[in-house]
Amino acid sequence: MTTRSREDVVQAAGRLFAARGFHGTSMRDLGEELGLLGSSLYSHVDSKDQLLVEVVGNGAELFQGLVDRIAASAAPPDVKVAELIRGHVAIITEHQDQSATFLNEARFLPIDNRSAVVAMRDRYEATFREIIAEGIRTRAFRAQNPALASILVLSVLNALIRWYRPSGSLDPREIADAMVAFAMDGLR
Amino acid sequence: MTTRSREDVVQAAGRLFAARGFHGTSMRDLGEELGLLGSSLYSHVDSKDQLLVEVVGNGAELFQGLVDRIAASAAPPDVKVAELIRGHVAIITEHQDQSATFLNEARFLPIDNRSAVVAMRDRYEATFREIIAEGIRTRAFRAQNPALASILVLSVLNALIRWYRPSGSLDPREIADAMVAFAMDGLR
DNA sequence: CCTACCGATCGGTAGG
DNA sequence: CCTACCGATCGGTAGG
Repeated sequence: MTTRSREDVVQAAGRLFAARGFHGTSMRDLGEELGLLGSSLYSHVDSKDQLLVEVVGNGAELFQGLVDRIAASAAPPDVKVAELIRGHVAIITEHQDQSATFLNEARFLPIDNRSAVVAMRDRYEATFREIIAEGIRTRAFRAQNPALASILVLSVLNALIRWYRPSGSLDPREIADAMVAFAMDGLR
Repeated sequence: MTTRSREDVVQAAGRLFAARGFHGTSMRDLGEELGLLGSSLYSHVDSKDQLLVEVVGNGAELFQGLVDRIAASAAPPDVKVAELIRGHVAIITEHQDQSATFLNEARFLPIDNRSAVVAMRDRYEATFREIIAEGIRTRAFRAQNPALASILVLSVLNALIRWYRPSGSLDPREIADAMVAFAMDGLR
Protein backbone atom coordinates (compact mmCIF):
# COMPACT_ATOMS: atom_id res chain seq x y z
CA MET A 1 0.00 0.00 0.00
CA THR A 2 1.29 3.44 -0.91
CA THR A 3 0.18 6.69 0.67
CA ARG A 4 -3.40 7.18 1.90
CA SER A 5 -5.87 9.73 0.67
CA ARG A 6 -8.19 11.77 2.83
CA GLU A 7 -10.97 9.54 1.47
CA ASP A 8 -9.24 6.47 2.87
CA VAL A 9 -9.11 8.08 6.29
CA VAL A 10 -12.79 9.04 6.28
CA GLN A 11 -13.77 5.57 5.11
CA ALA A 12 -11.70 3.84 7.79
CA ALA A 13 -13.19 6.19 10.38
CA GLY A 14 -16.67 5.12 9.29
CA ARG A 15 -15.65 1.50 9.67
CA LEU A 16 -14.35 1.95 13.21
CA PHE A 17 -17.05 4.36 14.38
CA ALA A 18 -19.65 1.84 13.21
CA ALA A 19 -17.93 -1.11 14.87
CA ARG A 20 -16.69 0.41 18.14
CA GLY A 21 -18.56 3.70 18.44
CA PHE A 22 -17.10 7.20 18.22
CA HIS A 23 -15.95 7.30 21.84
CA GLY A 24 -14.67 3.74 21.60
CA THR A 25 -12.34 4.64 18.74
CA SER A 26 -9.08 6.50 19.35
CA MET A 27 -7.06 8.31 16.72
CA ARG A 28 -4.31 5.74 17.39
CA ASP A 29 -6.81 2.92 16.65
CA LEU A 30 -7.67 4.65 13.41
CA GLY A 31 -4.03 5.10 12.52
CA GLU A 32 -3.39 1.42 13.14
CA GLU A 33 -6.31 0.51 10.88
CA LEU A 34 -4.54 2.45 8.12
CA GLY A 35 -1.03 1.29 8.93
CA LEU A 36 0.26 4.59 10.28
CA LEU A 37 0.52 6.52 13.53
CA GLY A 38 -2.35 8.40 15.13
CA SER A 39 -0.49 11.67 14.88
CA SER A 40 -0.05 11.21 11.13
CA LEU A 41 -3.81 11.49 10.62
CA TYR A 42 -3.61 15.20 11.34
CA SER A 43 -2.05 15.84 7.96
CA HIS A 44 -5.39 14.67 6.52
CA VAL A 45 -7.93 16.05 9.02
CA ASP A 46 -8.09 18.81 11.60
CA SER A 47 -9.70 16.86 14.40
CA LYS A 48 -11.46 13.66 15.42
CA ASP A 49 -14.74 15.59 15.59
CA GLN A 50 -14.28 16.59 11.96
CA LEU A 51 -14.15 12.93 10.99
CA LEU A 52 -17.44 12.29 12.76
CA VAL A 53 -19.02 15.30 11.07
CA GLU A 54 -17.89 14.02 7.70
CA VAL A 55 -19.00 10.40 8.14
CA VAL A 56 -22.37 11.35 9.59
CA GLY A 57 -22.77 14.01 6.91
CA ASN A 58 -22.12 11.46 4.16
CA GLY A 59 -24.72 9.16 5.72
CA ALA A 60 -27.23 11.98 5.98
CA GLU A 61 -26.76 12.87 2.32
CA LEU A 62 -27.61 9.36 1.21
CA PHE A 63 -31.00 9.48 2.93
CA GLN A 64 -31.48 13.11 1.91
CA GLY A 65 -30.99 12.13 -1.73
CA LEU A 66 -33.54 9.37 -1.48
CA VAL A 67 -36.20 11.54 0.07
CA ASP A 68 -35.63 14.28 -2.52
CA ARG A 69 -36.06 11.79 -5.31
CA ILE A 70 -39.32 10.41 -3.88
CA ALA A 71 -40.73 13.82 -2.99
CA ALA A 72 -40.35 14.89 -6.63
CA SER A 73 -42.20 11.82 -7.87
CA ALA A 74 -45.79 11.95 -9.08
CA ALA A 75 -46.49 8.32 -8.21
CA PRO A 76 -49.44 7.34 -5.98
CA PRO A 77 -48.75 7.09 -2.24
CA ASP A 78 -48.49 3.31 -2.03
CA VAL A 79 -45.89 3.27 -4.80
CA LYS A 80 -43.98 6.09 -3.10
CA VAL A 81 -43.91 4.20 0.20
CA ALA A 82 -42.62 1.09 -1.54
CA GLU A 83 -39.90 3.10 -3.30
CA LEU A 84 -38.89 4.74 -0.04
CA ILE A 85 -38.61 1.33 1.62
CA ARG A 86 -36.59 -0.17 -1.22
CA GLY A 87 -34.30 2.85 -1.33
CA HIS A 88 -33.81 2.81 2.44
CA VAL A 89 -32.90 -0.89 2.41
CA ALA A 90 -30.48 -0.28 -0.47
CA ILE A 91 -28.70 2.53 1.40
CA ILE A 92 -28.28 0.53 4.60
CA THR A 93 -27.13 -2.65 2.87
CA GLU A 94 -24.76 -0.86 0.51
CA HIS A 95 -23.39 1.71 2.95
CA GLN A 96 -23.39 -0.06 6.28
CA ASP A 97 -20.67 1.96 7.99
CA GLN A 98 -22.02 5.35 7.07
CA SER A 99 -25.57 4.27 7.91
CA ALA A 100 -24.58 2.85 11.29
CA THR A 101 -22.56 5.94 12.18
CA PHE A 102 -25.36 8.22 11.02
CA LEU A 103 -27.98 6.30 13.00
CA ASN A 104 -25.98 5.56 16.16
CA GLU A 105 -23.31 8.21 16.59
CA ALA A 106 -24.96 11.44 15.42
CA ARG A 107 -25.73 12.28 19.04
CA PHE A 108 -22.00 12.74 19.68
CA LEU A 109 -21.67 15.42 16.99
CA PRO A 110 -20.50 18.89 18.10
CA ILE A 111 -23.67 20.90 18.84
CA ASP A 112 -23.30 23.19 15.84
CA ASN A 113 -23.41 20.25 13.44
CA ARG A 114 -25.94 18.23 15.36
CA SER A 115 -28.87 20.54 14.71
CA ALA A 116 -28.43 20.26 10.94
CA VAL A 117 -28.55 16.48 11.13
CA VAL A 118 -31.58 16.53 13.42
CA ALA A 119 -33.35 18.85 10.99
CA MET A 120 -32.53 16.51 8.11
CA ARG A 121 -33.80 13.51 10.03
CA ASP A 122 -37.00 15.37 10.91
CA ARG A 123 -37.50 16.23 7.26
CA TYR A 124 -37.03 12.61 6.28
CA GLU A 125 -39.65 11.48 8.74
CA ALA A 126 -41.98 14.33 7.77
CA THR A 127 -41.85 13.23 4.13
CA PHE A 128 -42.74 9.70 5.16
CA ARG A 129 -45.59 11.01 7.27
CA GLU A 130 -46.97 13.22 4.51
CA ILE A 131 -46.95 10.40 1.99
CA ILE A 132 -48.89 8.24 4.42
CA ALA A 133 -51.30 11.08 5.16
CA GLU A 134 -51.80 11.48 1.42
CA GLY A 135 -52.54 7.76 1.15
CA ILE A 136 -55.14 8.07 3.88
CA ARG A 137 -56.85 10.92 2.00
CA THR A 138 -56.93 8.94 -1.24
CA ARG A 139 -58.15 5.94 0.77
CA ALA A 140 -55.16 3.82 -0.33
CA PHE A 141 -54.32 3.42 3.39
CA ARG A 142 -56.62 2.96 6.33
CA ALA A 143 -54.11 3.78 9.11
CA GLN A 144 -55.59 6.50 11.34
CA ASN A 145 -52.44 8.06 12.72
CA PRO A 146 -49.85 9.03 10.06
CA ALA A 147 -47.27 10.13 12.66
CA LEU A 148 -47.40 6.80 14.45
CA ALA A 149 -47.56 4.76 11.23
CA SER A 150 -44.46 6.47 9.85
CA ILE A 151 -42.54 5.83 13.06
CA LEU A 152 -43.42 2.13 12.97
CA VAL A 153 -42.36 1.73 9.35
CA LEU A 154 -39.15 3.66 9.97
CA SER A 155 -38.51 1.46 13.01
CA VAL A 156 -38.45 -1.62 10.82
CA LEU A 157 -36.22 0.10 8.28
CA ASN A 158 -33.66 1.54 10.67
CA ALA A 159 -33.41 -1.64 12.73
CA LEU A 160 -31.98 -3.30 9.63
CA ILE A 161 -28.56 -1.83 10.45
CA ARG A 162 -28.63 -3.89 13.64
CA TRP A 163 -29.16 -7.27 12.04
CA TYR A 164 -28.20 -7.15 8.37
CA ARG A 165 -25.07 -9.12 7.49
CA PRO A 166 -24.05 -9.57 3.83
CA SER A 167 -23.25 -13.19 4.68
CA GLY A 168 -26.77 -13.79 6.04
CA SER A 169 -29.37 -15.99 4.40
CA LEU A 170 -31.46 -13.09 3.11
CA ASP A 171 -30.31 -10.80 0.33
CA PRO A 172 -31.32 -7.13 0.23
CA ARG A 173 -33.96 -7.80 -2.39
CA GLU A 174 -35.75 -10.39 -0.23
CA ILE A 175 -35.50 -8.14 2.79
CA ALA A 176 -36.97 -5.19 0.91
CA ASP A 177 -39.81 -7.37 -0.43
CA ALA A 178 -40.66 -8.56 3.07
CA MET A 179 -40.58 -5.03 4.48
CA VAL A 180 -42.77 -3.66 1.72
CA ALA A 181 -45.28 -6.45 2.37
CA PHE A 182 -45.12 -5.92 6.13
CA ALA A 183 -45.60 -2.16 5.84
CA MET A 184 -48.40 -2.47 3.30
CA ASP A 185 -50.25 -4.92 5.52
CA GLY A 186 -49.92 -2.47 8.39
CA LEU A 187 -51.07 0.51 6.35
CA ARG A 188 -53.64 -0.87 3.98
CA MET B 1 -28.84 13.92 50.39
CA THR B 2 -27.02 11.65 52.80
CA THR B 3 -24.75 8.77 51.82
CA ARG B 4 -25.35 6.78 48.63
CA SER B 5 -26.07 3.10 48.33
CA ARG B 6 -24.62 0.77 45.77
CA GLU B 7 -28.08 0.77 44.18
CA ASP B 8 -27.88 4.53 43.69
CA VAL B 9 -24.56 4.14 41.90
CA VAL B 10 -25.85 1.43 39.56
CA GLN B 11 -28.96 3.45 38.80
CA ALA B 12 -26.99 6.60 38.02
CA ALA B 13 -24.64 4.54 35.85
CA GLY B 14 -27.65 3.33 33.87
CA ARG B 15 -28.79 6.90 33.41
CA LEU B 16 -25.45 8.09 32.08
CA PHE B 17 -24.67 5.00 29.99
CA ALA B 18 -28.08 5.40 28.35
CA ALA B 19 -27.62 9.11 27.70
CA ARG B 20 -23.93 9.32 26.76
CA GLY B 21 -22.89 5.75 26.06
CA PHE B 22 -20.51 3.62 28.12
CA HIS B 23 -17.36 5.03 26.53
CA GLY B 24 -18.79 8.55 26.68
CA THR B 25 -19.19 8.32 30.44
CA SER B 26 -16.21 8.67 32.79
CA MET B 27 -16.13 7.61 36.41
CA ARG B 28 -15.69 11.28 37.26
CA ASP B 29 -18.89 12.10 35.30
CA LEU B 30 -20.68 9.45 37.29
CA GLY B 31 -19.30 10.78 40.57
CA GLU B 32 -20.50 14.26 39.67
CA GLU B 33 -23.98 12.91 38.91
CA LEU B 34 -24.04 11.57 42.48
CA GLY B 35 -22.37 14.56 44.10
CA LEU B 36 -19.08 12.89 44.92
CA LEU B 37 -15.66 12.24 43.44
CA GLY B 38 -14.95 9.61 40.80
CA SER B 39 -12.51 7.86 43.09
CA SER B 40 -15.16 7.54 45.80
CA LEU B 41 -17.17 5.22 43.57
CA TYR B 42 -14.63 2.47 44.14
CA SER B 43 -15.91 1.94 47.66
CA HIS B 44 -19.15 0.79 46.00
CA VAL B 45 -17.90 -1.05 42.91
CA ASP B 46 -14.72 -2.75 41.74
CA SER B 47 -14.55 -1.32 38.24
CA LYS B 48 -16.34 0.62 35.54
CA ASP B 49 -16.82 -2.63 33.62
CA GLN B 50 -18.60 -4.10 36.61
CA LEU B 51 -21.14 -1.30 36.45
CA LEU B 52 -21.83 -2.06 32.79
CA VAL B 53 -22.19 -5.76 33.56
CA GLU B 54 -24.67 -4.94 36.28
CA VAL B 55 -26.81 -2.48 34.33
CA VAL B 56 -26.93 -4.66 31.22
CA GLY B 57 -27.61 -7.71 33.39
CA ASN B 58 -30.54 -5.97 35.06
CA GLY B 59 -31.92 -5.08 31.64
CA ALA B 60 -31.47 -8.63 30.41
CA GLU B 61 -33.34 -10.01 33.42
CA LEU B 62 -36.36 -7.87 32.68
CA PHE B 63 -36.74 -9.32 29.19
CA GLN B 64 -35.77 -12.78 30.44
CA GLY B 65 -38.60 -12.64 32.98
CA LEU B 66 -41.11 -11.65 30.33
CA VAL B 67 -40.16 -14.44 27.96
CA ASP B 68 -40.26 -17.01 30.78
CA ARG B 69 -43.73 -15.89 31.72
CA ILE B 70 -45.05 -16.14 28.15
CA ALA B 71 -43.30 -19.44 27.41
CA ALA B 72 -45.10 -21.01 30.37
CA SER B 73 -48.48 -19.77 29.16
CA ALA B 74 -51.00 -22.06 27.48
CA ALA B 75 -52.65 -19.25 25.53
CA PRO B 76 -53.02 -19.47 21.74
CA PRO B 77 -50.19 -17.97 19.63
CA ASP B 78 -51.92 -14.71 18.74
CA VAL B 79 -52.62 -14.00 22.41
CA LYS B 80 -49.02 -14.86 23.30
CA VAL B 81 -47.67 -12.48 20.67
CA ALA B 82 -49.91 -9.70 21.97
CA GLU B 83 -48.75 -10.35 25.55
CA LEU B 84 -45.12 -10.34 24.47
CA ILE B 85 -45.61 -7.01 22.71
CA ARG B 86 -47.42 -5.42 25.66
CA GLY B 87 -44.80 -6.71 28.09
CA HIS B 88 -41.95 -5.50 25.90
CA VAL B 89 -43.47 -2.02 25.64
CA ALA B 90 -43.99 -1.95 29.41
CA ILE B 91 -40.34 -2.84 30.09
CA ILE B 92 -38.97 -0.19 27.75
CA THR B 93 -41.28 2.57 28.93
CA GLU B 94 -40.85 1.77 32.62
CA HIS B 95 -37.12 0.99 32.59
CA GLN B 96 -35.72 3.27 29.91
CA ASP B 97 -32.15 3.48 31.17
CA GLN B 98 -31.66 -0.23 31.67
CA SER B 99 -33.37 -1.00 28.36
CA ALA B 100 -31.26 1.51 26.44
CA THR B 101 -28.04 0.28 28.02
CA PHE B 102 -29.01 -3.32 27.40
CA LEU B 103 -29.89 -2.65 23.77
CA ASN B 104 -27.11 -0.22 22.87
CA GLU B 105 -24.12 -0.87 25.11
CA ALA B 106 -24.03 -4.66 25.53
CA ARG B 107 -21.42 -4.85 22.78
CA PHE B 108 -18.94 -3.10 25.08
CA LEU B 109 -19.25 -5.77 27.77
CA PRO B 110 -16.09 -7.72 28.71
CA ILE B 111 -16.06 -10.82 26.48
CA ASP B 112 -16.77 -13.23 29.33
CA ASN B 113 -20.05 -11.51 30.13
CA ARG B 114 -20.98 -10.71 26.57
CA SER B 115 -21.65 -14.28 25.52
CA ALA B 116 -24.21 -14.76 28.28
CA VAL B 117 -26.13 -11.70 27.14
CA VAL B 118 -25.97 -12.76 23.50
CA ALA B 119 -27.31 -16.19 24.45
CA MET B 120 -30.14 -14.57 26.37
CA ARG B 121 -31.01 -12.32 23.46
CA ASP B 122 -30.96 -15.30 21.10
CA ARG B 123 -33.29 -17.16 23.40
CA TYR B 124 -35.65 -14.20 23.50
CA GLU B 125 -35.79 -14.05 19.73
CA ALA B 126 -36.12 -17.84 19.46
CA THR B 127 -39.17 -17.77 21.71
CA PHE B 128 -40.73 -15.11 19.52
CA ARG B 129 -39.95 -17.15 16.44
CA GLU B 130 -41.40 -20.35 17.86
CA ILE B 131 -44.63 -18.67 18.86
CA ILE B 132 -45.00 -17.32 15.35
CA ALA B 133 -44.15 -20.73 13.86
CA GLU B 134 -46.79 -22.25 16.12
CA GLY B 135 -49.29 -19.67 14.89
CA ILE B 136 -48.48 -20.62 11.30
CA ARG B 137 -49.13 -24.30 12.06
CA THR B 138 -52.48 -23.54 13.68
CA ARG B 139 -53.22 -21.23 10.74
CA ALA B 140 -53.66 -18.22 13.05
CA PHE B 141 -50.88 -16.51 11.06
CA ARG B 142 -50.16 -16.64 7.37
CA ALA B 143 -46.58 -15.29 7.46
CA GLN B 144 -44.31 -17.72 5.61
CA ASN B 145 -41.00 -16.99 7.28
CA PRO B 146 -41.10 -17.08 11.11
CA ALA B 147 -37.45 -15.98 11.44
CA LEU B 148 -38.01 -12.89 9.34
CA ALA B 149 -41.40 -12.12 10.85
CA SER B 150 -39.99 -12.23 14.39
CA ILE B 151 -37.15 -9.89 13.41
CA LEU B 152 -39.58 -7.37 11.95
CA VAL B 153 -41.82 -7.39 15.01
CA LEU B 154 -38.81 -7.11 17.32
CA SER B 155 -37.53 -4.23 15.19
CA VAL B 156 -40.66 -2.24 15.93
CA LEU B 157 -40.44 -3.11 19.62
CA ASN B 158 -36.78 -2.34 20.18
CA ALA B 159 -36.88 0.88 18.18
CA LEU B 160 -39.24 2.23 20.85
CA ILE B 161 -36.24 3.04 23.06
CA ARG B 162 -35.13 5.46 20.35
CA TRP B 163 -38.27 7.55 20.22
CA TYR B 164 -40.29 7.04 23.39
CA ARG B 165 -40.44 10.06 25.66
CA PRO B 166 -42.75 10.07 28.72
CA SER B 167 -43.68 13.65 27.81
CA GLY B 168 -44.73 12.62 24.29
CA SER B 169 -48.30 12.64 23.03
CA LEU B 170 -48.69 8.86 23.14
CA ASP B 171 -48.87 6.91 26.38
CA PRO B 172 -47.49 3.36 26.65
CA ARG B 173 -50.97 1.87 26.39
CA GLU B 174 -51.67 3.57 23.06
CA ILE B 175 -48.26 2.63 21.77
CA ALA B 176 -48.74 -1.02 22.72
CA ASP B 177 -52.19 -1.06 21.10
CA ALA B 178 -50.78 0.32 17.86
CA MET B 179 -47.91 -2.16 17.85
CA VAL B 180 -50.18 -5.11 18.51
CA ALA B 181 -52.40 -4.00 15.63
CA PHE B 182 -49.42 -3.40 13.34
CA ALA B 183 -47.88 -6.79 14.14
CA MET B 184 -51.17 -8.64 13.80
CA ASP B 185 -51.79 -7.07 10.40
CA GLY B 186 -48.34 -8.17 9.33
CA LEU B 187 -48.76 -11.71 10.63
CA ARG B 188 -52.42 -12.55 10.09
C1' DC C 1 -16.23 9.40 51.12
C1' DC C 2 -11.93 12.44 50.52
C1' DT C 3 -6.83 13.40 49.75
C1' DA C 4 -3.30 12.57 47.05
C1' DC C 5 -1.74 10.17 43.94
C1' DC C 6 -0.29 6.42 39.82
C1' DG C 7 0.72 4.88 35.01
C1' DA C 8 -1.66 4.70 30.71
C1' DT C 9 -3.98 6.77 27.20
C1' DC C 10 -6.32 10.56 25.09
C1' DG C 11 -6.58 14.36 21.22
C1' DG C 12 -3.47 17.15 19.28
C1' DT C 13 1.07 20.07 17.82
C1' DA C 14 5.90 21.47 16.12
C1' DG C 15 9.19 20.49 13.16
C1' DG C 16 11.16 17.98 9.81
C1' DC D 1 4.18 10.48 7.24
C1' DC D 2 7.42 10.10 11.45
C1' DT D 3 9.81 11.79 15.79
C1' DA D 4 9.18 13.66 19.87
C1' DC D 5 6.49 15.65 22.45
C1' DC D 6 2.33 18.46 25.26
C1' DG D 7 -1.36 19.02 28.82
C1' DA D 8 -5.60 16.82 29.96
C1' DT D 9 -8.10 13.06 31.21
C1' DC D 10 -8.71 8.23 31.92
C1' DG D 11 -9.56 4.03 35.26
C1' DG D 12 -7.96 2.92 39.44
C1' DT D 13 -5.28 2.57 44.34
C1' DA D 14 -3.40 3.54 49.22
C1' DG D 15 -4.44 5.36 53.24
C1' DG D 16 -7.19 7.58 56.22
